[in-house]
Amino acid sequence: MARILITSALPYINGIKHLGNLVGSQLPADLYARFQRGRGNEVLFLCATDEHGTPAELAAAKAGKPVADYCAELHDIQAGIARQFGLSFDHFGRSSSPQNRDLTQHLAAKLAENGLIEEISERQVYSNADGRFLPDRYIEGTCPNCGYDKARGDQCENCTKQLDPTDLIDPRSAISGSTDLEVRETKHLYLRQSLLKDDLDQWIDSKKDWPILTTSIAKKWLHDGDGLQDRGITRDLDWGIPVKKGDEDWPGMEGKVFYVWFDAPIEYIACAKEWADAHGKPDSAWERWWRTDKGADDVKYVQFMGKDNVPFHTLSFPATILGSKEPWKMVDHLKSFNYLNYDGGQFSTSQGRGVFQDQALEILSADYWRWWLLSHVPESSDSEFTWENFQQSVNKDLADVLGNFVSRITKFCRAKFGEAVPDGGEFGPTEQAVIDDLTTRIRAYEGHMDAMEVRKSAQELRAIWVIGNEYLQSAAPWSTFKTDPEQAAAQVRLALNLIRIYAVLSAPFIPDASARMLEAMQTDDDSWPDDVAAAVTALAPGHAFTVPDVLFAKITDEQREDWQTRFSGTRD
RNA sequence: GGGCCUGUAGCUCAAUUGGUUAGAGCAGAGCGCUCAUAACGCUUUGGUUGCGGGUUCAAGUCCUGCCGGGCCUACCA
Repeated sequence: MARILITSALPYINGIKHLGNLVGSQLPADLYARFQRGRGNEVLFLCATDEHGTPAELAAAKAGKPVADYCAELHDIQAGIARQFGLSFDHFGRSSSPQNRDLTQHLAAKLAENGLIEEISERQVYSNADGRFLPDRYIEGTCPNCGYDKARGDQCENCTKQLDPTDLIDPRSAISGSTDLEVRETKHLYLRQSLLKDDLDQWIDSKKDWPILTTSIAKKWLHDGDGLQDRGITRDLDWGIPVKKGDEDWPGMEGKVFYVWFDAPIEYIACAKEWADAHGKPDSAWERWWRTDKGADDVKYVQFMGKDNVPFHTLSFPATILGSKEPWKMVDHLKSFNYLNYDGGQFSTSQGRGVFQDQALEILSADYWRWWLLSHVPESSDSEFTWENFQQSVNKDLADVLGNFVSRITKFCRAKFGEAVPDGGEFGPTEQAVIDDLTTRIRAYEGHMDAMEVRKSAQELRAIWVIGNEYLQSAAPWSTFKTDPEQAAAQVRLALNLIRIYAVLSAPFIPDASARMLEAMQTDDDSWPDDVAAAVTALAPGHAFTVPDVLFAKITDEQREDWQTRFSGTRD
């Protein structure tokens, strides 16, 4: 039995996420986790909220709440939504956890011990009115290049010129609008990842099967200009993990916190400890997933994320791990995704554009979204959500091909034989052909799922559903029943068994419907169809079942138009 | 500006890494079936692979130049 560690990129805490956030990391990670569990492998699937940083502080301030309270509240909301989407995390942690604080401080101490931390004094913009240092992009002003009056301190969005905040004419705080700004001297810790450039380069080179999107971004950062740059890993903020060297104070760093991108990936590890602690397990329980000296040697570690996260996962975090010189597990496969667009533009949290996760669940249950999003996941390039496409795909695939199959065969059986798997007759060449066809496709499905080829997996699964309808059409039990009821019984028996098989195979995509199918068939047997010939006889003659309610109601034109209108504007 | 990705049927995507006649699903057309959520099955229309050059026995695939879409560019995360 293989052991697979799976992490999804951590959703940021500052609000409810839209569908784009879901499709780019959590949902495919869940698909993979469910599949691997279904195959009988041991899985630890972790995710958490990413809670530190300036945007969290600002969002809390806007909500009029202490930042810790705000984060706790939003964490619970996000956890609830994740549960409703069926995201099967073994633990959904928090980057603000004590476990992460301890580990982050510990790793910083190790990095310092190994000569990989440098203290650098720099000058940053301080806003007296806001009482805080301002990150570059929170300073607005007039672009010295093009005259655009809403240029940000890092870059002018109008002329794309990269800027330094001090370049701006009439700079002001993007938070309060205050012009009472000054440049102050402040000291920060830098991670000297440039010293690890060659190690990282070799490590990336050894990953031949990673998506080109992943490696090309990493390579760019490694080789662009002067190569990999050192990175500041501390900030002048109140909210975050206090800068300490392990348990000890870090002289000169009082009142500062670690940079959110330093502690967020460390939460992947700390989250495993949160999981163990929450279940009263000893440290060895999580260390066997993360410490190669404590049993994690044979673990396969897979990360899922959107493309914007790639540099931190291919460079910064590995630099932290390598630099600690401790035997932490490194990622084996890094699956990255492009973006999902909404009806001709981008989903945007800040602009409130698109469909948000809570709204999505208000109008339809998780399986509809899971199926569409996964079968259209932006794997090779950005993809686009449109209501027409959503309606068409969902109606055709889920309602017509799968749902109607379940409906037609259970109802036919009930009418002709009653609500139990009928006895009599034998499988012939037609049935053998179905078994062969299924075997070929199931093996292909497994291959695509193992390779995390999400779209291809969805296509293959759909083709597997189609086999059921093809079989009924060619076997035509409604005809054979008139002349040879025994033969019809065998045909129905096979078709009813397909429902159980479909439930098992489809569970990673549509877990709710899958559970309802098993429930209707009144079976707990969710064993994977390794041997298809055996699997089509799992439900034996006499086994009682019930006709389920419609698995997937169709989306009507009226609904689609209604939603189209409702979600055409923005949300505040 | 620099780097990377991308452009294939009306739509969403494939194409075993240079190898027969570029394939699926949806949408369209026709036929069949009547168990079923007016569902299902079969057949079928539809392509100058963004455009122009080049390399090769052979190019959707490699090179080059244009055109379009997108991402990243290190202090948002």
